[in-house]
Amino acid sequence: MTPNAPTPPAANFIHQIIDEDNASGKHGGRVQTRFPPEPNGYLHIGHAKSICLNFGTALKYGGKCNLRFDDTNPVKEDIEYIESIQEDVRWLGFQWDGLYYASDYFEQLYEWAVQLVKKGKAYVCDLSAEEVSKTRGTLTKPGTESPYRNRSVEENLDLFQRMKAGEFPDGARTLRAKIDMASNNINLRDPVMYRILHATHPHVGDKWCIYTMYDWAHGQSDSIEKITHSICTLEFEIHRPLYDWFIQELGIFAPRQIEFARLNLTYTVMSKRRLLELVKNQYVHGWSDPRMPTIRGLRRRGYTPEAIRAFCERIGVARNDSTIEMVWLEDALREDLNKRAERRMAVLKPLKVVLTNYPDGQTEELEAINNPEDEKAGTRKAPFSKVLYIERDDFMENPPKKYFRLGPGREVRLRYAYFIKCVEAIKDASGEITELHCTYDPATRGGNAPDGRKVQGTIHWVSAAHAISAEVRLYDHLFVKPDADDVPEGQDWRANLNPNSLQVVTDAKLEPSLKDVKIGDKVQFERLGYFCVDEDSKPEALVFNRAVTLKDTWAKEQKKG
RNA sequence: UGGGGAAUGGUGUAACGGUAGCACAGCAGACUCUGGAUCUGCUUGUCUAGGUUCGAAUCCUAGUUCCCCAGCCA
Repeated sequence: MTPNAPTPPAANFIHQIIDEDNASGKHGGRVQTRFPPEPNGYLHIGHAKSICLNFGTALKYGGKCNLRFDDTNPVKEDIEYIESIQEDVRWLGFQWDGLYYASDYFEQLYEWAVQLVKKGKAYVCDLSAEEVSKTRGTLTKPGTESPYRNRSVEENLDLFQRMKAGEFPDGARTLRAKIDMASNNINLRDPVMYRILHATHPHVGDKWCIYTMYDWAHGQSDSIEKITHSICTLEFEIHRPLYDWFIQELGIFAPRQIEFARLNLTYTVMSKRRLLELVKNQYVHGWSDPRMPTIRGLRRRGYTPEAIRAFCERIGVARNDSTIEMVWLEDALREDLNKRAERRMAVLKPLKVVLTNYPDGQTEELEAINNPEDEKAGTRKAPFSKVLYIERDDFMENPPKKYFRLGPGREVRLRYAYFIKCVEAIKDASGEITELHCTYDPATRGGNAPDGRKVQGTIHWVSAAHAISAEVRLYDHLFVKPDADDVPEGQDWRANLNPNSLQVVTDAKLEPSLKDVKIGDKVQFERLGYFCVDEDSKPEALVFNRAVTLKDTWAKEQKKG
């Protein structure tokens, strides 16, 4: 299954800015973006929005997009994430132009820092973390200047060089930009540029013991890569003055930072912290649990890159905080799989049906269409015999008004097979229905009555003698409320975790044509939904994940009461 | 109560002083061998109050609500 080429995104306010820049000749029509993840976690659907935006923008303007790891904090980062991120970006269908690491620029960053020190725009500060915090002031009160703020250039140069040389322990000193302790923007109150961290870095090893802060790395990395439009999320807006300040003091290529609203989705959480907590506390089974909004979770669930891209396209890009309804994501998947997934019949909650007038021991092969949306998908044969399974939900002893399925004395169509009429429901001692006795009409073979009589319902079925068993995992929302934070006083978001987000059907009955499916295959179980073969699946023990249900107007009808 | 942002139907998103459009959801119907898909129609909106203007979602004034910032995180 090769992904189709990604399509460029629809116009948005960022593209308007680019159009204006191109019109004014600002970068000579050149467009360069980047996707800059920190390798400290797995990518999620929120990152997908950023990926589609950055890569899509480059695609739209014939520009370039780099993948750059913002790896400035070795204590949180790991090679595992560096690898998984590349995998996920590629899986989404994008190929970066340059693959870079902020840590590749550490030498250049150091030289530039020295340059700022020489200009009197940066100084080594001996204050502890607590002291820095205390002297920063508050939102309404200015901070106070560090007693080390006015050291001589020579002393600063010496100290900074010794910081780099590893002469001081973690936290002993920092290099700070000398800007304005009274600024209304707290980011400008002499922000820390370097801290001492004797830690092994996943990409550059033990070469460094001073590490750059985000603000001192990001803009300069953008500049080095000649990024024309540096797209990030809204919370960095307040950092923009600092971003611009560093660039200006250095007199280097000036990218433009543009912020957009990050993605929020109902019935899930998106922060790395919370996702990590779900994994650590085993609310889910790892980062690729199909209930997770991670790229790997979605992939395992059965999502396709095309569906995710279509979703990102549809939600748009703007500066308003927003929360997209989960059905948008689900709908994007349905739309994609409806065109592509072959149909099969599977019974999740089997109810035995005996066709009393069907010859014992007879089997026939009935032709079924693989995909009504795609003629090229062809047909297959499904075996039919005297004993079948149908879905328990497709029989009701006392059917309500709008129920079109089987009931005592009712006739329905077995998909691609025959009309059957229910004669009797057999019960056990406790009154539970154990099987149905039905008759079939031989004249309706294939599913149509020669006398033109119509039937209200068509249900799916599987021949008992030919069925194969499988485990099917049914997923529901991770949270019970659209907003995970919508909890009573004194409780937190975890109170909204859905205890029924996973239900396992251990003995579903599938039509035998499904026996050779491979991990990752996607199929529609007719009338039930789209399913994906899980990585736990083995040829002798198949496992399917329900990616998404089909729209179900009967379920909706029932809810109305 | 410092600074920076944002407010358009249920949810998103357009409009750039000139008919508030589109998508998803919802409702009603058509069609249907998936109560799927497809098709048709419909309901629902400019945060509030003033002002400028022939004309305001758009410009001005004042308010309201929400988000972000006080890591040696990104």
